[in-house]
This record gives sequence, C-alpha cells and structure tokens, in this order.
Amino acid sequence: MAKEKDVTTETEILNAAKRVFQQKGMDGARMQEIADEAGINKALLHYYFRSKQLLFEAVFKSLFFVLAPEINKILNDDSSIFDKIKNFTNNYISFVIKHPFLPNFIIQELNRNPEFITKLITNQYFPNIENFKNTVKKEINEGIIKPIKPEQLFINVLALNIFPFVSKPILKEFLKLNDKQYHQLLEDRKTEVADFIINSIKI
Amino acid sequence: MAKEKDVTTETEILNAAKRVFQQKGMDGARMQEIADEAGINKALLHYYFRSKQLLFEAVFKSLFFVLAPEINKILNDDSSIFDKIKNFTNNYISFVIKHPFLPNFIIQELNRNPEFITKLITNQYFPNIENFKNTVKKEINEGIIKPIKPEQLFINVLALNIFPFVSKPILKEFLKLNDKQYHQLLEDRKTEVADFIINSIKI
DNA sequence: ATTTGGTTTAACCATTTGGTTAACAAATCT
DNA sequence: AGATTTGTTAACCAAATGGTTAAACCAAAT
Repeated sequence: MAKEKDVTTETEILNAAKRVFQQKGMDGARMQEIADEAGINKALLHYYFRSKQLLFEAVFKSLFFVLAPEINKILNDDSSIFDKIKNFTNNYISFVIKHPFLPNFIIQELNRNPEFITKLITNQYFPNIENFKNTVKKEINEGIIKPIKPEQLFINVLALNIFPFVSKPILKEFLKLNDKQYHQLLEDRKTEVADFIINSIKI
Repeated sequence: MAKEKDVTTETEILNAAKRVFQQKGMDGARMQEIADEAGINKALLHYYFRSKQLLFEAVFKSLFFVLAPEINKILNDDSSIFDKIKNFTNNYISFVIKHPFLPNFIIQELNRNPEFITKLITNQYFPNIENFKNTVKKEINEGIIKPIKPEQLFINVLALNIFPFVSKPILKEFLKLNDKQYHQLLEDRKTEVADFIINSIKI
C-alpha cells in the first residue's frame, strides 16, 4: 500500500474541502465540487471522511484552529495593553488579507449551528480570556487606562478588526469605494484602529 | 376574486419566507418549509413568486430596507457627531434585539453574492454617507473632534454596534457567558459604545 | 509470479428538492 | 344564475445530491 500517497490524498481532499466550504458554506457546498477541486472521484471523499457532515466538521475544526492562534496573540502575551492592541491590530489585518473568507466562514457556520462550538472548547488552543482580563484590571488600578469592563474592551478590539472584512461587500457600496480603495482603507486600519482604541482608553 | 385575501396570502408567504430565509439563508432554506410556515401549499409559492430565486430577492430587498433606515439615522440628521453617535448606538442595539437574525442575514447573503447589492443602490433609501462626511469634516475644522477620516469613523461606529450581534455564538464562548449575561452585556453597550467612541475622538 | 491489502473509480441508488400540471374552489362580472 | 377569472391544492416530474457498491488498480510482502 502507498502510505505516502495515502496522506497526500487525504490532505488534498481536506484542502479542497477547505476552499469550497469557506466560500460556499455547509449548505452551499457540493460534494461533487469538492471532488473536482481535489481532482478525485466523489466516492473517495466518503472513503476518507464517511459523510459530508464529518468532512465539514474536519474542515471547520481545522480552520477554527488556524484562526484561534491569531486571537490568542492578544490574549496570551505579557506585554502592556497598548502593545497588545497595537500588535494584534497590525498582525490580524495582515492575517485576514491572506485568508479573506475565514472570519466570515467561522461566524456564519457558528450562527447556523451554535452548538457546534462545544466540540471546540475542550481544545487546549481554544482562546482563554483570563490573562487579558487580569492585565486590563491591573492597568486600570495602576491608572494607565480608564475604567472599562475587560469584556467590553475585548469585544471592541475584535469588532474593529474583524467587522470590516466580514462586511466588505456592503461597506464598499456605502462608501462608494472600488476594491483597490477598500484595500487601502484596510491597510490604513493597521495603525488607525490601534490609535482609535488607545485614544479612547488612555488617561 | 378575493382582493383582500389575495394580499393577505401574498403577505403571509413573504413573512414566512422572511422568517425562514433569515434563519437558514438562501442555500439552507427549503420551499417546502416556507410553505409549511405560511400554512399553504408549495405550489402557491410559485404562483405568487415564480421561483425560489425571485422569492428570495423579494425577501432580501424587503429586509434590506428594514435595516437601511436604521443606518440612515446616523447619516441623515443634522445633530452633532456626538449626538448622532449616542442616538444611533442606543437605537440600533434596541432595534437588533428585536430583529436578531437581520444583520447576519444581510451580511451573509451579500458575501455569497456581492453583485446583488447593485440591485439596491438605485433605491432612494439606500444609505448615503455624504452628509455624515461633511459633518465630521466640519467638526474637525471647528476643533470639536480630532482629525479622523470620516469613512474610518463610520466603519468604527458600525463595527462596534453590529459585530456583537453577528458574532454572538463565538463571543459567548470566549467570554463564558450564558444568554442572560450576554444580553445584559449588550444592554450595557447602549451607552458603553457611544462613550468609547466619543472618548476616542473628542479633543 | 502470486497474493494481499489498501486505494480509486464508474456506475448505480434513494431521497430531496425546485418546479409544473391539471383539476377544483371561490370570487367577480355580466 | 351562468360564465369567467383568480386562488388553491394534490399529484406528479426531472434534475440534483449525498451516499453505496462492486470491480479494478497498484504497491509491497510472500
């Protein structure tokens, strides 16, 4: 048997499935399209992953844990809040420009089936907010930043970074920008967003 | 013929379709489910709307122009930026608590088919940002707020208001909150968000 | 060379799904 | 009232779709 080829085919299927599921979602994706994308027969999908549901779950888990480390960058380092925000904003926007369908895919599929997230939370890389909360509280006590609930600050940071990607089609029309102009606006946000947040919370 | 009943049935179908499409999306929705939801035969859907695609477009347009006036509230009034932001934040969060699937539906379907938005922009109620831009520029010149690109401020306002609804399932898990706690957090944002923005841009 | 085991495919199957048809029911018109 | 138009339904249809099967393939072990 071909152990080497084995892994290659399974990976090829998973990669093809990632591409298709990310763009079409669970409901919009077709097994035939995934097979075509992988350049193999449809029956092979079932040979390796049994069903569409199981293939989807493999894809979702894999993609979720591509995104999770990006979130952890703001949660699990020991720098100051200002540095956390600056680094995260700069990194995250670069990251999503490379994975433009990823945030929307995660959000859409978790809205479709919210219970699914319970299958992820046991994973050691599932983002944990405790360290971030402690840092915020500490800097509030030290008089570095204004009082704010850490949860609200966390949501604000994510919102300002993620939303412009998720809502790109509608924002482009509201602002009457073409693709190039919108991309420039996102580039500008690498520093704009951090400044906006820091201006709001610094004393 | 039953003019009265006529309108009632068509409206009933549209309302049922709105409920189903909002929760399941175009790809996940089934004509049979819409018919069941409306309490009528599946053939009637085609009698009134010809095809799933046309029914969907009717639903999408209708729902888009439920949301649009909310966006216009921040764009087309003559109050100061601070008041615009305060009013919008308070109103919008109340509005979406009443229509929890709406923002996600619009975002999801426009990502699925971005060209569709061209069918909306000719409508007189399609949000126009000019007035907002002028007000921001004016208040910057008057030294009331710090320099910021109006487009960036607009995105920030929308992001901070809309994102917590769109990402509810994942944020709930990140923050380890139950439904009631998350709802309280959203209630708090009615004032928190406006304060956060105003703190950032005021001189 | 033959066997053996996993790998891959073409063909097939059952169900779902959007859509149609033809007949029936109920208003409206004359 | 009788004819005509509009509204509604049950039954049906063709295509799409997820999934299965049996046979072919192929590399390694014997």
